[in-house]
Amino acid sequence: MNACFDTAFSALADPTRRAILARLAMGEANVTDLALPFAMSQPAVSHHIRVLEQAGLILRRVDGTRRPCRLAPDRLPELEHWLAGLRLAMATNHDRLDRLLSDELPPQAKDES
Amino acid sequence: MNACFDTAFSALADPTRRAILARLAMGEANVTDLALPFAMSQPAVSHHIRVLEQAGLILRRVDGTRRPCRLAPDRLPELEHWLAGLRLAMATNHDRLDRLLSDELPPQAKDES
DNA sequence: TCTTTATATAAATAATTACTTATATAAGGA
DNA sequence: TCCTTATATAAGTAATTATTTATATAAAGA
Repeated sequence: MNACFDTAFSALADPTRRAILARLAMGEANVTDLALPFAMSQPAVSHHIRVLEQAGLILRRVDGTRRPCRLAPDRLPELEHWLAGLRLAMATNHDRLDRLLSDELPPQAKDES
Repeated sequence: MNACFDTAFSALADPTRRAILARLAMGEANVTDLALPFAMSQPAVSHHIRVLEQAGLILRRVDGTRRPCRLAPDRLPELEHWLAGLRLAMATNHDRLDRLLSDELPPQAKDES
């Protein structure tokens, strides 16, 4: 259930894989296209692509000998949502603390802490 | 420059560390508090905390022998922003492709591909 | 059919990571 | 001062990861 965050964040932790995702954000591309910008062997790129696929970040289809990749639509929003939840909870608590310590409250409210 | 995403996403890839962040979203906590829920040695938790700190996800202060931790305010929005950029580019390109292939366009527009 | 292109798989290796237990440091309280 | 609490550091180890080269598969085109 929660394990998809493990693989997704782990996949995002690698700069080569983030570059691959950035390329795919511009549109579909096959393995050879994706490998071109990198000083890295083809099997290494194929491996990165597999990691991204297993993380649910990309999808592939079959086109003859090609395996065109594209971004998967669902995973990125899930990750964003998780980060946003954390950020909002943090902001809420900071606000609460700020109000608690703030001069804008009457003195007896501050003494309740 | 881009390396902060490496360490931040890598830090987020571990479920123990995400649980620590979720706890810190509720407010400041010291190392012993954070270690309590986990069936894990104290040095292991200290290590996770250090990883989170080096990733810029948390901040610490000194309070006697305690080292209270809290969420760092800046890193989470940066990560969200990166993910959102990818998601928006993907959506833009999907829209473009959809329009290109759509019956809503006049036939000669489709033939231009 | 033969050759080329696109990609995957396998085997080997080096580097990194997540733990453990044991021990050190350093502040707090009796 | 002595004991306890809070945390860090060190050493050791098992598991995982990123990479390479070599080779396999399978479709495309001549």
